[in-house]
Amino acid sequence: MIAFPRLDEFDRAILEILQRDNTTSQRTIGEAVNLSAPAVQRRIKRMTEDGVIRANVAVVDPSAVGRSITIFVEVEVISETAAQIEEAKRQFASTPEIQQCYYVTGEADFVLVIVVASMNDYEALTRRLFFGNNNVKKFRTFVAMDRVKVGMEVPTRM
Amino acid sequence: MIAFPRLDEFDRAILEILQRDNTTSQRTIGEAVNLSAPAVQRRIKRMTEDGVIRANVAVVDPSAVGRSITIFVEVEVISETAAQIEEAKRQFASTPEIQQCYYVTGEADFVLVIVVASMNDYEALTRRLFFGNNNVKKFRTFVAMDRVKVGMEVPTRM
DNA sequence: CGTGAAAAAGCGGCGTC
DNA sequence: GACGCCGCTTTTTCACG
Repeated sequence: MIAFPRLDEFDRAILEILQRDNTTSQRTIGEAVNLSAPAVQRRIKRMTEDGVIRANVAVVDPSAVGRSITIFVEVEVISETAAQIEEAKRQFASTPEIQQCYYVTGEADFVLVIVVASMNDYEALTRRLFFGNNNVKKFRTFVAMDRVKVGMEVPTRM
Repeated sequence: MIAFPRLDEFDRAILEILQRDNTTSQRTIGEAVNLSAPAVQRRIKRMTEDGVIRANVAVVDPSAVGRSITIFVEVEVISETAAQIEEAKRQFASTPEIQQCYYVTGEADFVLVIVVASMNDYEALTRRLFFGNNNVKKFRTFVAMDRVKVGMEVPTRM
């Protein structure tokens, strides 16, 4: 866990803009936050070096590249020993179709966000991941009909 | 639902680069895909207009801005008329703490990914979003203990 | 931090295939 | 239709006060 240098109000204002649209010119940002363009540029550079800004990416519509189905899965495991949880984490993390994986408290143990091209693919995946794993008690599937608001997509495989 | 125009190999190669780093210059992209810079520019412009590229954003580390709690919420609504669903979508999409929102099939109607600074913030949010909305039947909360795999970080609210 | 100049990138027109 | 080439404009970048 890295401790980040403090961000002042200028930094936060800049980040807020860049998270909406990182093609915004430094001059425009400068006007919005009352700073000169080079000052904005220096702050962006510093935050990038510090890892506050982790990447600059284009968000691509998955349906445009043939990965149109997003699925949420809650997974409940039978035994929650440290070793088994670690093993599950490792497996989920290394599965390409699993875009996001969180270990959670509550009625489930894991929440997965999966992106696949077809329900056939998803079915094959469940066979491999869940039915083929004797520590999975049950899982619930939610198929996304509409991506109302999406985070950054994981670079979609083309 | 829009049918996207076909993407050829050039388009895919360009997207692959932009998803990793959209600050890559058109000239560099052109060299990588064997195209002139203006050709690359035209393709990017077209894909942006067509909605293939949905946004260009900076990816910010949430822990750098003090929003480190990730929470999953399943929301079940009472009445699922088109108007009410649209209204819910609008509200979720416009709430900054809601990082991702999907309208899903299954036992729930919406799945939300929320990022907040504290559980107090989350409680306030639930009050506003769920208890203050008489069309919400119930919601289930899952707090992330470990981000095993994150798609990419998040338009984080500051 | 801001100013201003130099370098680079983005952008548009035009001719060609 | 899309390509590449060539200028013009905007943006980025850096030295200096």
